Amino acid sequence: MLINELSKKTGISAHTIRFYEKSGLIKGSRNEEITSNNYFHYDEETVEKLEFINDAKSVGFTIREIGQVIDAWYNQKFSKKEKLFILDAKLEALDVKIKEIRAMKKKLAQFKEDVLHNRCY
Amino acid sequence: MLINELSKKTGISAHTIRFYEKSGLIKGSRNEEITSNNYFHYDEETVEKLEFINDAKSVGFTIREIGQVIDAWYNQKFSKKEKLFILDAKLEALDVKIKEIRAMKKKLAQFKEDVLHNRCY
DNA sequence: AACAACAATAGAGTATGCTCTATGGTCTGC
DNA sequence: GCAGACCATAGAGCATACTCTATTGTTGTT
Repeated sequence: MLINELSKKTGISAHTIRFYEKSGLIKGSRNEEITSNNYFHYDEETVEKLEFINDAKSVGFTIREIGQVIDAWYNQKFSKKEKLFILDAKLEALDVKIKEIRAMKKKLAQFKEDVLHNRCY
Repeated sequence: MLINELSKKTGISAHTIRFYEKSGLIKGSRNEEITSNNYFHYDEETVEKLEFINDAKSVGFTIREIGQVIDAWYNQKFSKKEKLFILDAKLEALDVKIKEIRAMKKKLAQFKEDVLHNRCY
């Protein structure tokens, strides 16, 4: 599919898709048979990747980190050991983040209590 | 205390503290008795606020959001009802975030399985 | 008085992650 | 064959959150 279809399928603008492509997160391919244009073609895997990018952004991963994780899965760039290392690091980071969020929830709940009992400044 | 002491106590640079002040997150006070300078003075509450700011940044809150929460607690700007509304909204956002992180953990664990069993592309 | 250390303000610069504009070429249907 | 939709690239612009520089003034020590 071409970029417009990919955009519609994922809800991500063509601009942003091109930005991700330039950032190395995804990769369109050119059709060798067609010489009249240099349009990029994308497959279903790219759709998956873009969905993953959206989810990964939501949990606070940077573009660079997302690129790493994508490479750890879709790419031959890393050895098995390296791949596992990357994924474990991300899993650990997420555990830390959950703990931080829990602590923040406690703090906000305390704030709420204080507001309810007029203990604010 | 003056900005340098505040900086040392919190580990946040004076530059960044001034940035937070300009952003409305904290507020130093000028000593009326001293007319020779216009140095800002900070109290322990500001130390607490800065620590909160750091924690809140970690869980992904923006400066604007952090300002809201601080106002919801330390300020007369909002009514009790408004304060509770703000705090509840943030608590809900954190619950959503935890769910997103759990989903991402699952996905990464699946990636790991795939790597372990050589099911990568 | 000299001089380092610290203060304030204004504003420039940086990194990240988009978002948009400009330009020019291509494709499709009437 | 031509309008209108679509594609590519380069690069400008924007929002967020700092981070640093420049300048000028103050404080404290010797």
